[in-house]
Amino acid sequence: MLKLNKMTDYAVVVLGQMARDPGRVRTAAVLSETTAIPLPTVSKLLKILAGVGLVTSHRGANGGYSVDRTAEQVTVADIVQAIDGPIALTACVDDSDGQCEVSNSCPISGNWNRVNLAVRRALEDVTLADLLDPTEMFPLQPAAAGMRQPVTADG
Amino acid sequence: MLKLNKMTDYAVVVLGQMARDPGRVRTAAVLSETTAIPLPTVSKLLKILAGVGLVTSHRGANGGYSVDRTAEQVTVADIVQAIDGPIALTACVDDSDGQCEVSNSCPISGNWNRVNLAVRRALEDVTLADLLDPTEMFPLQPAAAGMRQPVTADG
DNA sequence: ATTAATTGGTACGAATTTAGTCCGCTTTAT
DNA sequence: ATAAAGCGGACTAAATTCGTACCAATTAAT
Repeated sequence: MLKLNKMTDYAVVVLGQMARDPGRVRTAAVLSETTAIPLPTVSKLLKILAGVGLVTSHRGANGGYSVDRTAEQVTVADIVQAIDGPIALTACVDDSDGQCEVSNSCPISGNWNRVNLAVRRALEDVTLADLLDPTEMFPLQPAAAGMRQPVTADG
Repeated sequence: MLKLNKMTDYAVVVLGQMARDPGRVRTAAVLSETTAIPLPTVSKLLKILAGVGLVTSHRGANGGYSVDRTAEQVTVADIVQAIDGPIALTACVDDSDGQCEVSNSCPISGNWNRVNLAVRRALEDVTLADLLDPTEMFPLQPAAAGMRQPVTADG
């Protein structure tokens, strides 16, 4: 459910890598090697991240990307919104009439915002630093150490 | 981002409809008419919801579906998990090795659970009743009344 | 000024996921 | 027995996303 894009995960990895020394300018190629993510994908990602200001781009020779913020200042919500668009779980989007066709039996409408807001708050509460810091690990379940795949069919 | 399936939204509509009088048995066909959602889709939905126990199925003639819980007792997390699977934003799923290929540069691993947990808590905090209750409406933005589509290209 | 390095933007194909439908089987009331 | 309804699975088609490639714009070094 609600599973976020692979791209968003990549973005976290790349940003996490960059956040290790803020201010340093690295090319997309270098970051690709460091993270083992294909160069075109890293390149695409960084373009987007630069577009929303999460990283700063430096064009031309000796150019590259650098981060302006520390890992504490970047929330998961920032990253998700950058890659995946605005936080909106809504599905009341039917065609384009402005009114969904089940609106007469659907007294929900605006209240989805309640959900949206709750999720956004949750994501804003977790920073990139939280994801990177191993000491932040807290006991979720005893078997948490080995569970990496959440829902794959392969299992 | 994180946009949930149309199916999940449908499920909310159907469950919301059913929760108006708990215990009443309705056929999928009736619910299809009431909600204006295509019968096969409603049917599929109810199968899933019955599978996880959110509704009770009654087979045979005069059969149908009924809800056992009140709207207050059903959380958005319940519905989302029923339709969309477990709440896991993780994307560290690469192939099936158990270790993603960027694991050496990815100190994140288990900490995604932090995000997962935060989101799940957020969704558990909102009940179906909250979505149905118009008095629950709270002033998000002045223009909130007219905003139904969050992110469609059509706009 | 020229050249090389690097980002920026767009467009495209493939793969994956999701939505929605259909059909045959099982169960139950009449 | 018959009809009504859910059950289960498979299947198709559509939408979305992933990843790649290409070319234009820009800047630093020479």
